[in-house]
Amino acid sequence: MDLMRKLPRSFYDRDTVTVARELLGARLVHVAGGVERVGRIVEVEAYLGEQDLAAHSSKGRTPRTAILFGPPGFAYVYLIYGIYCCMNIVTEREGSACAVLLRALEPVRNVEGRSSGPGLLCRAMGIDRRQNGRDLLSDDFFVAESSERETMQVVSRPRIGVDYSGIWAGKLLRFYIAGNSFVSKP
DNA sequence: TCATTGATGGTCT
DNA sequence: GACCATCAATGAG
Repeated sequence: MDLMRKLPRSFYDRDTVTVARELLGARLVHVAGGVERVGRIVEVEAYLGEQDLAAHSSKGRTPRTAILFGPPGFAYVYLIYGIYCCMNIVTEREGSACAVLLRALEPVRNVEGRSSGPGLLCRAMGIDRRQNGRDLLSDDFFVAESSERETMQVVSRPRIGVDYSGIWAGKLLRFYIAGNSFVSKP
């Protein structure tokens, strides 16, 4: 059985791009209803705080975005288009309002349906707004180091769905594992 | 194969 | 009332 070594708070309390890249290959674990779901993270996006016009935190602190302004290692889960949820992990020191969006997983255990794309990922992992604000150092909700040391190539691309954000739309803040078939389509 | 659109609801102005 | 860090279905070519 895989060794599930939980990533510590200090992992998230670092530069957001570094955290984003190092999350690739790690495993998201969510235990709910007696079912342990595990997925390997293969695609992420970095959101760089209030200065980043593509980030929700660029509008300032609101009831919805409060969790982004809190300490690292917590989940920011929000409803999008009335149908789907998207999950982020807060990074850097409290108040920096940075986060990493999880965009795609490769199913490892008990992941049903598709998990390529942030909305589908949450659905497949049983994640919804009830997880907003939850600590990712919980026993039933955490990220574990990849069990084997793997050599992978990381591709950098512009983020998806943020065309409105001017110069920030073109920045290479989307990262995925080269050649992985579970990376989202567009 | 590509472009367009509908579903659906919370959040902010 | 407008806007969404989405996805699937539709229809034209």
